[in-house]
Amino acid sequence: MPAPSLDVLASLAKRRGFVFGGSEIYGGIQGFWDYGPLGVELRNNIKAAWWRSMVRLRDDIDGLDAAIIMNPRVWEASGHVAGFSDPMVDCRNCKHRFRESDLKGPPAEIACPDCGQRGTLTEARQFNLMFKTHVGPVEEDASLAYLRPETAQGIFVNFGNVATAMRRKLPFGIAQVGKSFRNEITPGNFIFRLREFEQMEMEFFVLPVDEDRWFAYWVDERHRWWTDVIGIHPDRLRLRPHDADELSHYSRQTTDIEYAFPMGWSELEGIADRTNFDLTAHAVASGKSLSVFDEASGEHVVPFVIEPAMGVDRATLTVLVDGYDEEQVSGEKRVVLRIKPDLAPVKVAVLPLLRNRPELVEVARRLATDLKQDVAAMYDDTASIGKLYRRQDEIGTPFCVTVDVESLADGAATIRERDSMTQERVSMSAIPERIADLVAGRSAWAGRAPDATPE
RNA sequence: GCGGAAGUGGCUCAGUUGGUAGAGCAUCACCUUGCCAAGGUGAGGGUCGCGGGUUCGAGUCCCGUCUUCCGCUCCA
Repeated sequence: MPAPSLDVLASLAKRRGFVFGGSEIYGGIQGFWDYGPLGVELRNNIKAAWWRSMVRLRDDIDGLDAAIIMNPRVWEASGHVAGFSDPMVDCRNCKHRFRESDLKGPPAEIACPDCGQRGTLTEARQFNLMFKTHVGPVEEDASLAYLRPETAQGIFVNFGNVATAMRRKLPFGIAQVGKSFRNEITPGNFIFRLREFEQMEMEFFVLPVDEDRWFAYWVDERHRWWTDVIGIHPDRLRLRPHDADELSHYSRQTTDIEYAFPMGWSELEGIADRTNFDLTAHAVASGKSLSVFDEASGEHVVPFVIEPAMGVDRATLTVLVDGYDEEQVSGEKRVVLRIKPDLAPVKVAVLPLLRNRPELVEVARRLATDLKQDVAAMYDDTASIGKLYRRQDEIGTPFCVTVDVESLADGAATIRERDSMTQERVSMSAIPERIADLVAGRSAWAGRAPDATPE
């Protein structure tokens, strides 16, 4: 099925408690969104999956959590203050934009370089993408500070600390998950481009001679993560190496992992070869050495950096888009979020087949309470069984457990699987372990269609 | 920031030439049914983005403002 429109997705996200518009009751605020009860679970699961793959399962990467606000000299050294603050001029006629420094005279006096019209250029305006704030009680220049536009710099300035504390030798990496802020000129496409967003970045430090090898490795490794760990359709992913003229100021080579979003192929993650640009810049600006001793060559070298960087919000959007599915079931539309069980906000919902039978309700509630010890579980009895299943389908709950009258006699209940809608009868005492195994992928689903005749 | 379009209950929308708000879905309660969004009865929920103006009277006209969407931007 083709990807759903962002409108359809945003509507579902709001209705079911994944994503709300920021500050809605005051008319909203562009570029900021709030995650609801289900959204925060989904995001946490995505972040946990990344952290597990990048930090826990590896022995060559350490974690870090640096402050959002740093000494402003960090951003001068990194190039963000200069590179993000060029005065820009717009042409009202042809709508092209120019750096004021590229124009041959004052905007009011010259013709537009593109369309040749006079008097169509706007005044030069500052476009610094970094949010400014002040540290301390007095708003004076000396206290000026920035909200970080990327998490990477927190890693670079702590390179020496981590290397020393963890006794690291090259190659090794430092990973971080955290909020970043960019005063984007045009945020939009739901949660695709935000002004406040969360990044998951890892800086992998290597010897200069190993640069290309590790770059290729991480492009391949990150692509594999999206397909194998997150379960994204491989045919909706592609790798796109950057052309030389679109590289960032710090990068020698970059490859994007792109996803076929409803608005077209767009970047999901970028793997950038940042060379030794950042460490060198910080070493020069701070006066502190950020080199390591390479025993093989007997020299001090400034490591090169390979950086896989992705956005949590884009990952969340991707999981929702990629998992969204509609199908016809007995003439009615069924909406299903086919997302991997370990990413689902709710792993299992316990439902009594009859809600006006107190003994069934009691058994079901107790089972839900037991399940909550191990996985995200919930109880619901406010509709007919068919409707309860549909609700869970729409939020991606992989398993439902239905307690029926027979359960009272045989101590078993029915597990119903989201994607196939097939069922499996399991002893209630074994259900928590069975669900945990299914969610973790430790055992396979063995359900069969409910109308299949036993024996 | 520029150009274009739009802002009515949680969602999708209707509201005729200005007379002071409706539908479907969703939600909740009760009855009924009992394994895939059944049915019945009822309920809650909107100062029509916000501010000002014209008018006896504005969701409907005018001005301002905010926000959203589509392009330019760019990259998580």
